[in-house]
Amino acid sequence: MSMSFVLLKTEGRARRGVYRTAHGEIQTPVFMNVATQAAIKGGLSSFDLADVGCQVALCNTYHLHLRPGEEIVRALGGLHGFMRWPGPMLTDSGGFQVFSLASLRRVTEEGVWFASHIDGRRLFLGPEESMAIQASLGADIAMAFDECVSNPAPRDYVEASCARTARWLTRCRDEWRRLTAGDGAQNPDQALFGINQGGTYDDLRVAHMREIAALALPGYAIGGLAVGESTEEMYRIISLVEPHMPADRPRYLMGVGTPGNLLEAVARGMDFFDCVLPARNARHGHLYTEEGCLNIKNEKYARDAAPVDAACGCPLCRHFSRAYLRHLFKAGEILALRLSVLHNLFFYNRLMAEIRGAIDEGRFESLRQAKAERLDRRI
RNA sequence: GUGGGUAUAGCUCAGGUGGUUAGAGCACCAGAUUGUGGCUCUGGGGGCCGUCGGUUCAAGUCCGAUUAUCCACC
Repeated sequence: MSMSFVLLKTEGRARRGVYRTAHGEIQTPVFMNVATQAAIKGGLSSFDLADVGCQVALCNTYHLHLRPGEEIVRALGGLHGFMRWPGPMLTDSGGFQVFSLASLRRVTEEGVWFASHIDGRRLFLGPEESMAIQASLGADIAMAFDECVSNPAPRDYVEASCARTARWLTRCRDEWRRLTAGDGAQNPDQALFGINQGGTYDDLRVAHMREIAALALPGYAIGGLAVGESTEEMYRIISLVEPHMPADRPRYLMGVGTPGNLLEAVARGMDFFDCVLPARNARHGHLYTEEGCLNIKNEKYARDAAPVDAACGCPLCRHFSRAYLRHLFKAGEILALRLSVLHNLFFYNRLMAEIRGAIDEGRFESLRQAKAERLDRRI
């Protein structure tokens, strides 16, 4: 297996590492840029991803299975060839859609029946199906098929769901081995990451983490967070689970979060992140700056000649004023979305680079203290 | 010039037979958004109901005049 994770340095629980894939090295901690349908929403292509400092692109199994279908993606060279992104990639398994499309699915022991959100067609996604689709998509990292449980949820439900997700993980592992082993293997270099669940129940979280750690997978994720619980509760669960995650494997906190969340989660031993927030916020006119998050649509920016963030080197901030960007939003121009998404992703990727530099130099804690609260402020 | 229609929020319009603080959509202003069903969702400000007069306990609503505007015909 060409996959490997090397821990370079630690500061407290914060970790600086490098994860090697067949498509290049990932310097961690890392933010993965979300391209659910093999495109960044807001009109960005893979070429733009390079410009915003992206290391890893993330796509979605459920969405690409429905459209265009994994066989088409495979015939065109897998996701790397299809969307022309040469760097490392990860696919999410469809487990999050068990949560986000809750009204359109039914969970069984075998897997999940969905009604397609596009045309209502029934489709089945279980551990084997998800792994097979992800093998065809050909990302460097495949995620286990799990059930992302909503919050709050009764303990009985979470306990049963958690046990089922653990059984599904064994099936994912078996199918992954089959798909990556032998001469005819479709994608011998694809890694599988397991996902911890357990809602907000401490004992379930820890027991589940210990159980799945025994499978010795290439990486592990914490899932089911940032789905309704408080920020404090999220931090508490990360700190609770982290000591039970293998130290020599990457830890991926799924779906998180704000810039402040990233700093706090790195401080709690997390290495990989992804989140739709920077892209979604950008599309809604919320732009991150060193002073906090601003809403460019606010009237106070109508005559503001300054860039969104004077300290930023992104294409938006290098060339355009706040007044111009506000105008583009008010006028409904597509360019507003594109420039804003470029900015926010640039901001996130640069923040991660700053975090890596700080850990390298043993000053991460002071960076966290200086920025965690400030970056999440609304200005 | 004659006949007819229309005047209600910034815009386009709803407001049976008169009856509490006149509504909607868009626009405007502001919040929300965490492994992306969504340029989405939630909230807010804003109107001497063209003007003047009359009828009535009570008029956006009925009557008259007037002004503006549109249409048709001379």
